[in-house]
Amino acid sequence: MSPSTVSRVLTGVGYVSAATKEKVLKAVDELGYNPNGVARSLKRAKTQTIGVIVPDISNPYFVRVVRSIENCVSKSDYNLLLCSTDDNASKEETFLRILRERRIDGLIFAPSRLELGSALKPFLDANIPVVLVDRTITDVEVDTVVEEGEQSSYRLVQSLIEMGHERIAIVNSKPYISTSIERQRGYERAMLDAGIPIRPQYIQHGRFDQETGYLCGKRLFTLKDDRPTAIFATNNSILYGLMLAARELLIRIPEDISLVSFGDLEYSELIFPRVTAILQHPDRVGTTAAEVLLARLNHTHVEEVQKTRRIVLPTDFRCGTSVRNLRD
Amino acid sequence: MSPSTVSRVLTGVGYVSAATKEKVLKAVDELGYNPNGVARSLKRAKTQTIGVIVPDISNPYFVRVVRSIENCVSKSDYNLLLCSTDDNASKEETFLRILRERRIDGLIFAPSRLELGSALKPFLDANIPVVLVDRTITDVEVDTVVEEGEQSSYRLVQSLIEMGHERIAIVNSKPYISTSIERQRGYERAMLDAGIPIRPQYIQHGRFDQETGYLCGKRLFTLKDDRPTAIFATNNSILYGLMLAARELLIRIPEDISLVSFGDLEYSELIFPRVTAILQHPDRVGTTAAEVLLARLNHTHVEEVQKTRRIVLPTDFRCGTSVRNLRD
DNA sequence: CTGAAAGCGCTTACAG
DNA sequence: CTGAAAGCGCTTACAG
Repeated sequence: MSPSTVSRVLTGVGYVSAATKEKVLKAVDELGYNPNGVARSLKRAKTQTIGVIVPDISNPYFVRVVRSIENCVSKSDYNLLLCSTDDNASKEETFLRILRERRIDGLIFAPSRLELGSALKPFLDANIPVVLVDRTITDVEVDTVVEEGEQSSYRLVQSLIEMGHERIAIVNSKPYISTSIERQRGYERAMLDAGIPIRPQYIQHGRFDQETGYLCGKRLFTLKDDRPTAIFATNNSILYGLMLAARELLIRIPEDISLVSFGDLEYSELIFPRVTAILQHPDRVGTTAAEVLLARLNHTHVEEVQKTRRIVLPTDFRCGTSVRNLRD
Repeated sequence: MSPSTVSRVLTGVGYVSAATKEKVLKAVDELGYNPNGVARSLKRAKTQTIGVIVPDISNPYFVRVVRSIENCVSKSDYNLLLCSTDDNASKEETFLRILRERRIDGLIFAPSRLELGSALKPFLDANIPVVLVDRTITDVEVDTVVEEGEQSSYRLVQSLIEMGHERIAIVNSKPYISTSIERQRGYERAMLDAGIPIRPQYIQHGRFDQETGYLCGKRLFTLKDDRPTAIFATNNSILYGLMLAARELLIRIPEDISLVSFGDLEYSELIFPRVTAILQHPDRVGTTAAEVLLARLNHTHVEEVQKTRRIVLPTDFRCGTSVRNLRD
């Protein structure tokens, strides 16, 4: 029996008589033959692999993004090669290089900075579809699925202002991450529109992690003269850190200080107080990104090259009990 | 310039003159050459890939297991191919087959049932190291890293009994998952040792998920005659579901019913009441499993074949405020 | 319907 | 120190 025949049986492509087919399958079963997918990938120039690069797979937000990507692409026989960058540019570059070498068929990527330079070039040159999630970049045109950030933040801060807050602090990540920038902009614009001056000491920058929330929280909570009456946490991890700091310093929310956040905590139903927050939809982000990518993957043959898509998903506003009404 | 020379420069193996080396590197840079890892994998019969199969990547426990595996193996240049089975046996088999075809170098796997039959055979026949995490199997000898289950559960239930509880229910997963079995055994032995009869209606089986906790919670909370005074949640998701059900039915913990659990909720510092629980150490589980796997991967050449390792990591007991003392 | 042949892009002894 | 050749295990036109 020739390799060609076996291949035809196993791939189901080409003519094979029922008799040989059966013989082949029997032999496969008896010998415990298992086809070599690496050789197949080399020949077909397709690996059935999608690379996923996120800042941190242990952040519940990205967990859900990744999970919905997996659900989506596994139906089309793709597997996920997963990488966490910790928002570290050099790790990020390494992963991009490795994934390119591994000849992934597509990439879903939450970039750590607004300008990637040539980091994505190998993929674009090789015509490998890339979809950015959660965060965008400015120097390359590429499909993107993000959640609305500036207007949502504006609304969130506005809700504080409406309750009479003026001393509003913000704890944010780096000024070169798109989500960080947009949320900052929403904050600043809301303050500006209300004619409230922004005090430099109220603007805290760190990382999108719990430690930043904790440390900045301690700093803000213990300001001598002009302690803020409210704090805007720009993501779930920062919010968590802030709440830990508040708990430790016996600062009550909202009695002593008000809190709002972009993105919600896991298990928020069990956490008191319910934080007034912008609700994100990581499942939708992941699913949409996967769909955009699959569409590209299925249309590479056809010369129907689609335009770059930039999808901005809407968020929701949830009014909680973490904001004190200063106008009472 | 021959491919052999280029290869020698890029892999750093073999003799190359400094001059040609430089020329090669320059050309690589200018042409944007990116080596094909698939071809390399085929030739070397090594893919630098570790397959990870868990029931659910969105469960915080497995999130942390996976993250620590990634941290560990990425230092040795391995990438992770990630799969969620939803504890579905057929998905599990498919993933095992796919990962075998993809020629992963090693597998870290939380099996969905105690007896896998021949599902792992292709890996063992091909001498590909497999490490089980969190859960064990009975029909194949293979490296395993789990957390102590029976004695921990015994202690947990005992702590209820010491507070005067006798009507103790358990909400558990399937009787063919090793963790489920062990936790059940701990429960039953604690009851037996205390001479407390086990009532069938107090033993609820579902899945290790939030829905099971929620539905069984509702069922137990609304029992007419003999509502339990305490419930043992056998994992974090079940605990979460139980707490949601309690919240919905306005059942106070511990005033109306006591709660203990195997494994803790994320953000438990912010959740009231603090649940008396067995604390697990997913980071340790992931790291240990990765180390065991890496040890195997590094010793395949040497004929120093190690014995199968079965590592049982200790848990911790945390006394919370979710148990009412009936002896007061 | 089946098989021989070429080739995917590397690596690795081997010869020079 | 460098290059020619073989081969990893498939798939895919092509010939028969």
